[in-house]
Amino acid sequence: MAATSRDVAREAGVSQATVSRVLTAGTPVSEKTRARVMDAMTRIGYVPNRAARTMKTGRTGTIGVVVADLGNPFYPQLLEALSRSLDASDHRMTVWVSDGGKNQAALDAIREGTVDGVIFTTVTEHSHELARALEQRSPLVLVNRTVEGADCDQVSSANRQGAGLIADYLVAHGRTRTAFIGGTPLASTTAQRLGGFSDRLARLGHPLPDELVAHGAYTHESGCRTAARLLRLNPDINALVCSNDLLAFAALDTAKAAGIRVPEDLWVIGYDDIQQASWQSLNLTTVRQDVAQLAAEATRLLLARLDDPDRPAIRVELEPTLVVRASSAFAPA
Amino acid sequence: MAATSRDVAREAGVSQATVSRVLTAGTPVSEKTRARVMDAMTRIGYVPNRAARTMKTGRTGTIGVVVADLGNPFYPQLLEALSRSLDASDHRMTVWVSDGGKNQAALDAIREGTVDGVIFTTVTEHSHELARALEQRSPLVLVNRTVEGADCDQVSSANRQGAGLIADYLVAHGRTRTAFIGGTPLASTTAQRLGGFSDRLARLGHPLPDELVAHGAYTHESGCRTAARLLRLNPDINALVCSNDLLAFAALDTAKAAGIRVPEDLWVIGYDDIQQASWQSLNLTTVRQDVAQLAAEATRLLLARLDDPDRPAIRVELEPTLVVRASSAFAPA
DNA sequence: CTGAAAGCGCTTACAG
DNA sequence: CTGAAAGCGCTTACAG
Repeated sequence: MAATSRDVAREAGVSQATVSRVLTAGTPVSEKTRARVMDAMTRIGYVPNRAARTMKTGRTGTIGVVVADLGNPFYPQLLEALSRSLDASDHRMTVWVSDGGKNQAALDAIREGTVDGVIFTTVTEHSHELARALEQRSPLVLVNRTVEGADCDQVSSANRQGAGLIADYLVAHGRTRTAFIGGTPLASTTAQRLGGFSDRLARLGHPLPDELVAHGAYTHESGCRTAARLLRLNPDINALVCSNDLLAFAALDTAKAAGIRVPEDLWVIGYDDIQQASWQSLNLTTVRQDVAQLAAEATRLLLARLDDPDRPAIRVELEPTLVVRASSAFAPA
Repeated sequence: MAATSRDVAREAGVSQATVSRVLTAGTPVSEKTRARVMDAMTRIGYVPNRAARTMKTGRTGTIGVVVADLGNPFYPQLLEALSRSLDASDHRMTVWVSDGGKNQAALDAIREGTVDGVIFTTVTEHSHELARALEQRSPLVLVNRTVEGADCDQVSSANRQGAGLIADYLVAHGRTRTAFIGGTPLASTTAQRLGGFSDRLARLGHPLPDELVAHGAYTHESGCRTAARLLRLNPDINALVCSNDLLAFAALDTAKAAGIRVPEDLWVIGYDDIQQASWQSLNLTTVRQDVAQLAAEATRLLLARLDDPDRPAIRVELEPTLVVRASSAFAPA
């Protein structure tokens, strides 16, 4: 049905090998031949077959991306950025939406030659699959969530530092009765943001008591429940720090439902600066991550590894910035 | 590096063909042989090579999905649902995030054998590429946005009907000074929702004047500008109907910024019922689409077409429902 | 610069 | 039930 390089060869009056050479940059072909072949190609509408090419070259030109949850708008934004940077380097993107179980599917895809490598956005600590994949030296990079000590390329926001900015900001404005709402502590983002926040608070003389730290799922609903419980048990807290914007929106909703005024009675701070954070109805103070750069670095590192499997693993941390909006007050310190 | 079926054959003491047969369901292999081969496979960690399989079978096991914009949470939800239904039928998903130009990339992928077929979520009218792809009988299905008269499988919400529900609801509660904010009229969703709304209004005796219909981009920012202009030029309108939830959130923001009370002064209605619509801070009356079913139907139709390229094209419309929340008042009529 | 040929790793008639 | 062999459509040494 579809035309092959052999059809083009016949049409152009050259050998099949010459057709192939015309397609491969940097191969010597005379201008006259090249023109004749190109002409024949467009005439019969030839498109080279990927599978055949993959068999010879060992490269699929496709990269896998694993995402846990598209319900948190941060991930669609990251996915879109990854799509852009992969596209810029002429790669296709195969996506797995994980809810946990699909990490293995992505790793299998490397072994069966469906993708050249995988970008994990939502890996958790103690991942068995990850450990096995690293043993097999599968080309992969962790972005956003990272794993301490894992021997692979990793890219993330400098989460401890970003959370430190929040602590500085709150203390500078006397909002020291704080609580923290996180997702699972197995996610490095929550672990590092909580750690950075709590450490900095302690250094500033306002240690964060354990009972003012709560963990839940990364959903609006769970965030609402967690916030409600914290606020009920600790009616005196005046700032709620959340490990991401999605949870912070839930905190805003909960405060509103409880008749707690934001920012007068309570400041709410998120992390990520997703698009919704700047909407008038939400208007969230948060820490911005540069998603485009996160994606660009992840792509760059993975492609570099494909070219050189033996290069040393690199850990990239991007500088976060505090973005002050109406869920808190005053300019940043 | 990676083990091949030949390696397995050597290990198991059988021919390479027998190894292949063990992998192919419904091929006669004796139990004893099968066991020996399976054993050898796990021993050397064999995974069949996809590209080789694709060359022989002509099937990649991968479906392409084209999405225009992950900034509208409806699309991540649809993408997640598609991921689920494709996964259930044992297919991988390659994603193109389009901003317009990537439709062709997805169609090329069919021709070069990277994907077996493509699901378009955001096709617009008068798409040249689509027309050419249909001529070449490329296996594809349109979901969400459709094209009148295109000879391919299509799945969408019954948009005219859904928008009619809104008109009924508004008129039943005396909110008849209405305006409409849409995205591009080249998107069937906007065209059909506007059409269904306006027709039903007219039939109920409250025709919608042209100057109360505005089109813009499908972004929060554009929605804000459009809503602000409409509300400034027509301070007497008491209901704003938007062609999707994203635009409705923008309308809510704009009303809030202008000191217009919702729902006392103005009702705001969206379409899609994305997750955010039920958040307390947004709390949007809207028309629900069943995203999971949208995805399931699209997947079913595409896979059916791959099995039988000559089956007649089908048009599926899913029943929408009105969901009343705090951006309007009273129970539905 | 170009052609003839090998081979990537599978599936699947064709014999037996 | 099993093996030997052809072939899917390319890329790339090897000659010339």
